[in-house]
Amino acid sequence: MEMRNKLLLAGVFCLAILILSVANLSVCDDIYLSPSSVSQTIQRDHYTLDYNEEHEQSNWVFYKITADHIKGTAKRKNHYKSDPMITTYSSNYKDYTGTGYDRGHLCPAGSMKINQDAMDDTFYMSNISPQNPGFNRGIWNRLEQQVRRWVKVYGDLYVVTGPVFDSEMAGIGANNVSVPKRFYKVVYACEGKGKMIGFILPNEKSDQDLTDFTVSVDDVERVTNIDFYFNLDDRLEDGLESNLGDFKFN
DNA sequence: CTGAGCGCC
DNA sequence: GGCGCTCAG
Repeated sequence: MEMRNKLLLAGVFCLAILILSVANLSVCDDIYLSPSSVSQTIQRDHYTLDYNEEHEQSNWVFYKITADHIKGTAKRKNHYKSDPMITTYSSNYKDYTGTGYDRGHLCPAGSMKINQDAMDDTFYMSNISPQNPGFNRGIWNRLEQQVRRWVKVYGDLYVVTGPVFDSEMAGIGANNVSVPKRFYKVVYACEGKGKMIGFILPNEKSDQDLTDFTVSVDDVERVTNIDFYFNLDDRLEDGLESNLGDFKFN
């Protein structure tokens, strides 16, 4: 169990590097997460995810947001579908029907407007977690919109999002999809000297400010047992993961 | 596909 | 009202 949760996102970032190197690789793209021994990592054009079969949802989803990703004209079609690339089979649409939980995106559709395929790819059920409706449509949505605004201010962002798997989670649907009690998000702005920020939010409606839920990336690592090994070379020396950066909220 | 609701700016 | 997140039929 502990080993299972000991995800190394390195694989992800390595894959990301692979793709990005084909295009225009900058030093900012030289990032990696660590891989897991039991989960399955799936890479698509604009995001990479690591699927946890036990909980029937992803351990993490990693994606890069550029100005083009949020300025596109892709149309939201809401076509949720099982992920055929998950060899152990992903959750399916029906698992969530009638449960009272939203099919909540991890990599948000609204951040993948760069083209229609990119947005459609976010509707694989492997990118979905059970979320309290008030949470998904409320503070979780607010956070994603804040991240998009940050792109305009700080440039390209690297984001990792996922559920926190606590003990005694409820299960829904024929596939017994775990209902997370919390979700996390890690944001890395590479431009300039770089900065990072993390969030851990309870899976419930909240009227509180986003700033009430900010934590360091180190804190997220401790809670999730995921090593967010951003390969930052000397940037790491700055202890980016140990503080809250200086992101402006608006 | 349509109409509808929720949450928030 | 607008947008973005969804729901059910």
